[in-house]
Amino acid sequence: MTPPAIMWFRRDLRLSDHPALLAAADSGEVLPLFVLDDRLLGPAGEPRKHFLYDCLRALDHDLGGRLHIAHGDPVKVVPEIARKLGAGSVHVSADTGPYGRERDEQVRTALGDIDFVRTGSPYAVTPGRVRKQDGEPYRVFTPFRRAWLDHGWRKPAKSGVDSARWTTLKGGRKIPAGKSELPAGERAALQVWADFRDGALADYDAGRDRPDRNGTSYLSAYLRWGCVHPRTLLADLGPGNETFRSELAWREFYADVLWHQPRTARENYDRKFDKFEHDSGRTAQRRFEAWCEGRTGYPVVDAGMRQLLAENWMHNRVRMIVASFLVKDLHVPWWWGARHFMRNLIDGDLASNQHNWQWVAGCGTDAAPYFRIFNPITQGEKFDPNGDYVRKYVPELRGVQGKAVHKLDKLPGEYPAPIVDHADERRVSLERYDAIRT
DNA sequence: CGTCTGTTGAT
DNA sequence: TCAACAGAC
Repeated sequence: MTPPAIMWFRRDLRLSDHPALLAAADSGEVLPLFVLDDRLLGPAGEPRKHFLYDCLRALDHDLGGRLHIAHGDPVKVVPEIARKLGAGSVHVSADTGPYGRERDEQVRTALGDIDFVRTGSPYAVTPGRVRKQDGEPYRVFTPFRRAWLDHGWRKPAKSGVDSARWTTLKGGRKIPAGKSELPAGERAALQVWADFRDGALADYDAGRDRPDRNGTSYLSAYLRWGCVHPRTLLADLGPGNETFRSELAWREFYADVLWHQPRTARENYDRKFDKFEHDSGRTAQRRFEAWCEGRTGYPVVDAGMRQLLAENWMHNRVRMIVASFLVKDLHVPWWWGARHFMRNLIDGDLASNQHNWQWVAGCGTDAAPYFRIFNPITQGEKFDPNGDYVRKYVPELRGVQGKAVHKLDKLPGEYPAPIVDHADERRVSLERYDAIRT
């Protein structure tokens, strides 16, 4: 029997929002499909891929082993399969991640006579919907957030999935201190959410900035792969959870920005930064490599970069610190760092990642003022006051007691000397920003 | 989602 | 000597 429809799981690997789909899949009326493209493959054995594979395995389990996994460029593969099966329609979430408006149009064109049906999106408000009075997209976060809240969203779908069918993740580690492993799938996502909601959320305002603690939600990877829908989270939030709601709003804002301007995944949102002077050549390359490998000689920076390599995840506060360091102390183009993040982060999302980098670099929407340059030492002392985070990821510094891990002149010889002087490079950055100011 | 500098007033 | 704060970048 030929499936009359294809349900293409692009990055929404959950079923609770699609109870009808489950029934349709059971009866064979729908072919659930996931397409692995080259970007999702990468070198074998990469933990990020394990997470995705585990998510797919969980989804496949929930679908009773009916998930079809194809490989290649979705723009080619999806229409091929649709034709081969004689499918009448392809259903997929709209406008997400790298597959923004442009990609969707390519797919629609390639499908020809076959219907291309959007089934929603992994956002509370589908990108492109929140507009200013004049119909233009918002360029500044705060008014966007206001309008986004006013726009509202429907309640999350009542789970139509028999919870007994959900993959039980036996042996899947709980989100522990500095989790190095995330259990995959929808059920795990909901468990992580419940843990956070009933725990760290109460102290989120201050707690989220402490990399030495478990104050963040650890939901980014689940949101990235669509294991949980943001509406499910939003529905649980109360009036006291403004900060966490804002974090979700940032995710929606950047998805909206990228949807309107796909070029900003690679280029400066603010074009006057196209003239900004970066370092290049061998020195920049060497410094970039030192940054990637976590041997810049600045403890918090190195701890963060090593956490990224070890766990394919980095605490958000530390992401800001290392990003600021790369751009403003090493004078490397933001997209070098953004690419390194995308290649290594389990939660790497094109919209959030690229635009947060642009925010740090000062060239993005609503960007940080150019003069806002993090002092990596002060940041370390402020947010890792006892040095626990640094010691955890930088073995050379394990013998250094307490907050002394942040004192550059008191570090042991086996730890790298600072590759640059922060005060000097700060001045260089300010001069270069000055040069492009209009 | 910052830092630096200078000022003030308390210790 | 230093916390707290304002203003500039």
